[in-house]
Amino acid sequence: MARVGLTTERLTRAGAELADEVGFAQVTVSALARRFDVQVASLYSHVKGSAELKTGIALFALAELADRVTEALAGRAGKDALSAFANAYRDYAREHPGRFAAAKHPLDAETAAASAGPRHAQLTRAILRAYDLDEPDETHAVRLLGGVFQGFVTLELAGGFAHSSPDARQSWDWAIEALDALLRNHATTDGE
Amino acid sequence: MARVGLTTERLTRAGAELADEVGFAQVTVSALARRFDVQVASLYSHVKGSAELKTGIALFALAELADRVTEALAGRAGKDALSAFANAYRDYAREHPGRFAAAKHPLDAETAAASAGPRHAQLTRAILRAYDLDEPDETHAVRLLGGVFQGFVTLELAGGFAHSSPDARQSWDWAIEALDALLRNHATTDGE
DNA sequence: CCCATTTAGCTAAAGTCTTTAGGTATATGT
DNA sequence: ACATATACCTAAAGACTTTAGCTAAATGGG
Repeated sequence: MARVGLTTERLTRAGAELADEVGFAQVTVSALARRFDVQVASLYSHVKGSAELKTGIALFALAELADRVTEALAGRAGKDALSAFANAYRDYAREHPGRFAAAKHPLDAETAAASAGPRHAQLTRAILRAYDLDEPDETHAVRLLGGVFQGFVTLELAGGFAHSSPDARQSWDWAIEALDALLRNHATTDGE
Repeated sequence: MARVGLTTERLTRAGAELADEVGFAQVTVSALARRFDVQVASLYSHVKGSAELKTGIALFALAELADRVTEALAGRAGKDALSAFANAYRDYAREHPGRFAAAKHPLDAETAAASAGPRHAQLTRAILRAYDLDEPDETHAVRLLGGVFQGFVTLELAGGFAHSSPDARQSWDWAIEALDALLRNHATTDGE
């Protein structure tokens, strides 16, 4: 009966790895049990069920991504920071497609509020400080950037840009450049 | 044994409605059978299985969305067209969240090529013509717009902007305005 | 050190969904 | 009217989820 040492922590982590390998949608309590060479029902001592497992992975991915972005942002500002943020985001999605999918998993309001989601918004605001936008423009910009990063990378991963030139990387750099210009244009202008 | 008149067509359509009601992920052959008051196995004469049903719904949604956009675009150009496109897209997602989710369902390369996906790209290019961008800038812009629309609306539907002001609509209008300015700035400049 | 308690992981079982195989009754056309 | 095609059925096997109750391994106090 040799104990394997299951914990909620380890299961969530292994679930994230499994997601990267087979896709977030294919993450299943059964598959996870197989991975630990343990009976399915045994997992139910550590995880309430399939739904909780998935939101656990989502929270993990959200936090990990926020950490990555935080690290990438250290000591940078302005366009340099914007570019670092964007690339950290895209790189994470490409390295960990399953976790990235997990990060998009819908959370109920309460869980979302306690997640790293708000931290993502704060990180974006930190970048925008350099562009000196008035409210509510800064909020609009937070949402625009969130949308662009999320949407562009999702389309790229889905293969939407495959088989057509130029390659996605160039469009990504172009987009960052364009967003930087856009934000500079919208900086507070005293005259208006 | 009264025949109900199942067809692949009707099943896909009903699947799309079901998706809007319970979520695309919850669309299941069994649920669809219940909806028609028919034995589950009966559906297998019309649909190869769960996977095919879902890609069918995805193709349906993609085409329907392209139709909506086409209609919205009729007789418009420039910023007016950009705004009409964007709003048709967002309105569709809000009216039909399940179909919108379906439209994001990953398709294999061959299916994607035969889908309305390329039509979406063409529609975007039609709008961009007014902005007179050189290649490869136009392609970059197609991808940027695709990403923004997809990403922003996804975040909004997921509740990412809920419980915070200003409301999503205003950020959306602001984003369209900003993108219009961005594209005008990038128009071909003979001098460079 | 051993016994009591906790608990990690087990077996059993019921419910749902998917999918295949083969049967029956309803349309359709000659 | 009858033969053919087919729309929908029953039956059954396999996978995943979840609950209930059991057993044996760890842990700690006397």
